Amino acid sequence: MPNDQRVPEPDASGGPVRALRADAQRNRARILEAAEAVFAAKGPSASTEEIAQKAGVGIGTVFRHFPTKESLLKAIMHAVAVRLAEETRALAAEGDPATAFFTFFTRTVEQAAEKKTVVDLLAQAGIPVTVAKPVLALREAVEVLVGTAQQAGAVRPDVRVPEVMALLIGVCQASLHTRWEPELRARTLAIVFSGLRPAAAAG
Amino acid sequence: MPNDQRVPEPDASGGPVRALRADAQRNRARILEAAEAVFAAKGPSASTEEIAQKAGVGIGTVFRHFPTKESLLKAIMHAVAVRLAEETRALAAEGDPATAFFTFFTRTVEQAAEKKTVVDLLAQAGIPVTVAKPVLALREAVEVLVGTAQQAGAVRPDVRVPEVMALLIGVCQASLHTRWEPELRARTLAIVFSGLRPAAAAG
DNA sequence: CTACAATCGGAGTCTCCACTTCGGTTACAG
DNA sequence: CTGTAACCGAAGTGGAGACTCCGATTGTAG
Repeated sequence: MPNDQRVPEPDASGGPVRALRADAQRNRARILEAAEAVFAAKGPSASTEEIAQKAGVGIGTVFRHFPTKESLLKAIMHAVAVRLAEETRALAAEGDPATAFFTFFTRTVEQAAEKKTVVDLLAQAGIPVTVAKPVLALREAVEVLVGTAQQAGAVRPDVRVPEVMALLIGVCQASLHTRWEPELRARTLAIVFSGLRPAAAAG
Repeated sequence: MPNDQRVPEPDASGGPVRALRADAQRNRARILEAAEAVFAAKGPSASTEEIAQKAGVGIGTVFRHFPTKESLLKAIMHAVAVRLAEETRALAAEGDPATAFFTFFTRTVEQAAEKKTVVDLLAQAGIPVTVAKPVLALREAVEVLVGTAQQAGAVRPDVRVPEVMALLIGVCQASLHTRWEPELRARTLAIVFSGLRPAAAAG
């Protein structure tokens, strides 16, 4: 049992029920950091022991903070989703909407090429059933990005968000599986972008 | 030891060293059939026991015929690659080269949507290091298909085979991960195809 | 400083799965 | 029909990994 039950509503409002001891906070942060790196490199199948070792703690400590490997993974995915959603919103807010969209697409693929967590996250975002808040936020940010790019005439008006997500997931996964050289990535993206742009600007 | 060592060159020339007993042949065929189905449905991580059960034999029998799970998987992948390569060649031989290419692309994605083995195979085919004969044959068939489609003016001349493979793998993997409705698949393919076609025909 | 409760850590448990072993069974030659 | 080599199959082995337990340790309130 990670937290005792002396206080009601274990973690509803946002913070820990009772401030963690200083060393516990430190360890929790180390674990999260290590897990993010390991999951990014090896995917969800990475062993908990490897994470514990990289964090410099015992395996028992990991399971004290996160009762399940899956709960740890979920925490990481949550963080990644929040960061991606923020980046996306920032991109939508600044400058030319036309380039914002294509920059987003390119950047995401670049990130995915080295972080399996990003790919897995996008795969979740592609499934309409998902309810997790940060994933939804990411989807909404993408919707805005696509919408404004369409209004600016940079993306065909008949393209819908699901197709964009599908293409994004596809290119990300392909770039992860086959270790792409940067040039192949650029050439492939060029083809996809050409398909997304209105016919007049497709050449 | 699957075969005794009385005869030289265990399996160099192509057939079994000594004809298998009738029941052994029957079981071998059942195992291959079951493995193809199970691997297609659950991917390479499916357990050997499940395959044995589906084939109606004991697990020992599976390991007699295929000393390793990986060797069984390799046999299946080999078969899938041969079939795909044949289909591709047949498509290249018949009719209009323009539609042949796009038909190939569409069909492959449709297959991949329900068979994980196809996706894994394509991922292998996308890595230039691969040396396995049937995979190479598949790649060559695709090269022919792309080349003739380009000569017919149906595909941009500056597109290269690696990009096509990358796109194919990407769309296949995306369609496997997110369970696509047929319409989403069609719309996504339309975007990719539009990017592959010359600008004049892109609209 | 001291007491004690929170925390640590790693040995131990449990489950799953690839692979092996070997006594029982069966196809097939003679 | 009969002997036997080939074959079958299920219990057994070993290892990996998720998760637990509990004595040792340590932060911190008073």
